[in-house]
Amino acid sequence: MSDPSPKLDFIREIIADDLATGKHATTITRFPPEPNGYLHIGHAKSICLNFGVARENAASGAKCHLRFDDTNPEKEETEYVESIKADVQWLGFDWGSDLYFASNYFEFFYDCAVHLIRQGLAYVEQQSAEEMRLNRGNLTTPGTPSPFRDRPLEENLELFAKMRAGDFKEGECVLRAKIDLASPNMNLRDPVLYRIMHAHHHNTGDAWHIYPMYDFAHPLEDALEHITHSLCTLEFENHRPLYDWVINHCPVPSKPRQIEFARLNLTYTVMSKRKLLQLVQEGRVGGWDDPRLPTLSGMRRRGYPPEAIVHFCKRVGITKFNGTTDVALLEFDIRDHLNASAPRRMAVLDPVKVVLENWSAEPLSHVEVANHPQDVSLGERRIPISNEVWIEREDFMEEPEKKFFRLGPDRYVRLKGGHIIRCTGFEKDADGNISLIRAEILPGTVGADSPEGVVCKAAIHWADAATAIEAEVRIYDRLFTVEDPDGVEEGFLSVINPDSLKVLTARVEPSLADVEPGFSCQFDRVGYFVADALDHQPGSKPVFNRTVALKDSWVKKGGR
RNA sequence: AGCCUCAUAGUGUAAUGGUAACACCCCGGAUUUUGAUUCCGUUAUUCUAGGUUCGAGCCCUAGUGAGGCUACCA
Repeated sequence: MSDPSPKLDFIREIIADDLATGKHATTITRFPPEPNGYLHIGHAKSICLNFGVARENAASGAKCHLRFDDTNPEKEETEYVESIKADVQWLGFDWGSDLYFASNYFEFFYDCAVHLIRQGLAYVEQQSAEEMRLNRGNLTTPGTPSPFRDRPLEENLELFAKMRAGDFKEGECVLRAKIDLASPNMNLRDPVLYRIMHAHHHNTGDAWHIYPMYDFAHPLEDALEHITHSLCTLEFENHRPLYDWVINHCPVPSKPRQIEFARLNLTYTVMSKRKLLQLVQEGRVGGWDDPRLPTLSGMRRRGYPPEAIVHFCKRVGITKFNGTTDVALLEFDIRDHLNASAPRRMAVLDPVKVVLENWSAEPLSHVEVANHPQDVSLGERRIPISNEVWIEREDFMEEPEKKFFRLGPDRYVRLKGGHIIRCTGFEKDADGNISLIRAEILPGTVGADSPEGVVCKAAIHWADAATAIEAEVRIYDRLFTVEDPDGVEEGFLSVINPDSLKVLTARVEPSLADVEPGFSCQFDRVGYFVADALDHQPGSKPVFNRTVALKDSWVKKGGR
């Protein structure tokens, strides 16, 4: 596995600079999700950046905080908090003792707001949301001042205290910063700092009736935690002036710097939390951990190795360019990791029976097969075999094409790990489908090259008919049929691929009967599979999810 | 329309102002008891126009294109 370029991205360069010049003795970053949904592959990029920077600068005492940005009680739940913690750990990162909740800073935020009021930099607004919108102006025309903008200081203090006490109904008033109604940056046109919400908060319960807005709370959270570099995505670029304004006008213990980078976009992948939530709520998928979802829990269940995801994030890099990465890049890293680590097993997904008519010529009770074609340290295993085996239907052609190397009438093929066999005949059912294949073994060909005059160019996988067990195998395809379902604003549900999940009953070798959930392996020429942790019922059929298909250009070329 | 940001093969990223490169994808070939892996090879790149400079992907100006901003979401 090749390591990504050792070259520093622009953010790491800034951090290295700040360390070199002594601006900071160390660096403290933070990963600040709002607990309003499950984490997805896009978050992985941010996690790898923030925790990665901390890990790389560990020598200077760098660290990365996990902070839940829970300032909006209407959308946040404890279930999400727990899933987020699990996902960060799954990726291999550790926040140590630095686990924080923005909601624990509510009192401090309140004090800062009072401070701003006393400085004449904030006022209680009593226009409606609609009026505020109208008076904010638009992209080209400045806003007009609120009639409450120059409310006396004492009155602001009194009103704000009442807001906190719960004396107002939701929407009745808000606290606004007094900045610049003519600013070309809309975020600076007296942004709202606090709104009234009589909602139950997952952490603070019913203690508060006012909740701070992101733009007010986030810089304060960072400053309070002595974050040196606050890394966020590009859409917050226009918020940086406001971020700095808050830092510069509130009594904070440190001055963090916000730096923006491009979020991850993947082809055929929905990253919008709103849309993922919709898919879950409408039952279009099995849940947040549905293996077709790009959530980290979905990928875990699908068998994506966390190391491969981390490697992918490094390879994609950090820039300010807003592009769309081909999922093929991700899938390559998954295959790359699995190819090296996954043991091989045999499974037949679409079975047709082969009767070995001269089995008595050299009968075997089992064969020895390597668990990995390159890595001998993974050892071998014994697989039972007898005179009847299942092979893949596509491994036989009644009238073989020019580039078809497998079985056909009077042709030779090797049963992987076993004999070379020759097809001596076949039977069809009423529908004209092959129902049985007859063949003979070539004695002396186990573990040996093909004899003179025998053309055997392929080895196929098989399952012993006498001992094979049945397993449920789930083949996942892309959930969406267009490259950018996120771009399909209103009709994104219409591009769901109805064939995104196929469930098959496969015949697999007995060693797969009792594997641990999470066990991943490669089924020869079919792809990588993982034993499902959720649907794995002891004593019943094992369930395997296909992680990713093998790279099979020959199939695309019409090779079968 | 105003402001902010960005622009390098099909995709994602590199390149102290000094020969434009790496990975993925695609295609071709060799090896292979997985049509996988591995190995070798092919195609293809600096948005446009000016300027500074001995020399510009990099610096400057303009244009074009893309993304973001007019939430009591984050």
